[in-house]
Amino acid sequence: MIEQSDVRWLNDREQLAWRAFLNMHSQLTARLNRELQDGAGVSNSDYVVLVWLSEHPDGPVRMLELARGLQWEKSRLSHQLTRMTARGLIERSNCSEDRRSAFIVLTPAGRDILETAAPIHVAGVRRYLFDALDPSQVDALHAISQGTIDRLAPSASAVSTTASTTRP
Amino acid sequence: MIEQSDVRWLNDREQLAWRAFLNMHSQLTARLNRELQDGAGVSNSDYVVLVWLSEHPDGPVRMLELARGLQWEKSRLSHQLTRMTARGLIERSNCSEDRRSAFIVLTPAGRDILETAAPIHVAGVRRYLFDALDPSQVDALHAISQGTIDRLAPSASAVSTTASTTRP
DNA sequence: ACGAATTATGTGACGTGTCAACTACGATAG
DNA sequence: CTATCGTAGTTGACACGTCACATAATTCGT
Repeated sequence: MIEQSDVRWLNDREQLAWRAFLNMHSQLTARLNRELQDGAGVSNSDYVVLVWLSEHPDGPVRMLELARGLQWEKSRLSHQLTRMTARGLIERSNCSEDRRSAFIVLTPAGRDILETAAPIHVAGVRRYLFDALDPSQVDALHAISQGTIDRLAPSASAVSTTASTTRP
Repeated sequence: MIEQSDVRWLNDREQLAWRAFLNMHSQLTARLNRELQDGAGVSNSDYVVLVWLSEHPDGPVRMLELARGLQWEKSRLSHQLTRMTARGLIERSNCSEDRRSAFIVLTPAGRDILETAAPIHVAGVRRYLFDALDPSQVDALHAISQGTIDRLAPSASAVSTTASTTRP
């Protein structure tokens, strides 16, 4: 249907890899999300925020720190925190130094839920992904991913948008 | 923070690969989506549907075919098609054989937009991903992805949730 | 043929993500 | 000191996805 002559279309191998990659990601995250929701009552987004907060227990955390750490837009984070507050996972408190800012703190309930969720999450990541990969594939996945990240954001290096799966 | 003793946490390499993978996917799809939106006025979801329809020009397409082909839930597809109809990209018409069903057809406007969008899409996929990968990495990505898909859905084999990047 | 399952699709509510505009505070120049 | 500019965060509108349920047509057993 499409006939532009100067377009470098993907070859068959690239095409297969691309479609498999997209399929894999959507199916994997859907499954992990469902297991987290069924087993711990939280979404993936909730979980990521809970993990980040639990990894920074020293002093109160400000929104901008969180937004930068997760590489989320501030309005996305604001909406997410509003929902999490409504669910009792976190609380917002006023920041004394800068009255524009807000501190985010984990509630005990949030911490409990995180401790339920983390093993579920890592078990899924293992079962569906890493248990099937040999070490060279793990490194290949890392190299491909990191290279692409660098191409997309040549300047800054990302820290961690994602969920913790190591023991603290 | 989390101390369950029987959980097999990810080791450092796995952790790096996992976080990079998630970061890479979110940044890559966000960029492709924005380029598609800016350059052709359609979202990624719109684009995927347009591609699928253009690849099946023989006779009218029924919703279930589309849903199965894209591996989308029916209600997701229904909502998407409602939005695309409102934007004039597709039309629904009644199916004579089975009056419950609906035929989906591409409008001329939809076809035009697809022909604008496709080169933009493939250019992004090339620039950000495949131009940086050597053939062995392409195959590695395919193997890792397909293996994971098979683990997630051991019975059925996925066809194509995703967008066309080969010349028809 | 009749009523019960099954199938194809639609709808409404809600959670999630993006964009643009807004409020409120802080910092800085004059 | 005040005008202005930038910063921290919120809000509202809308697109997207999922879930559960609704509606309507076909199929199937008897």
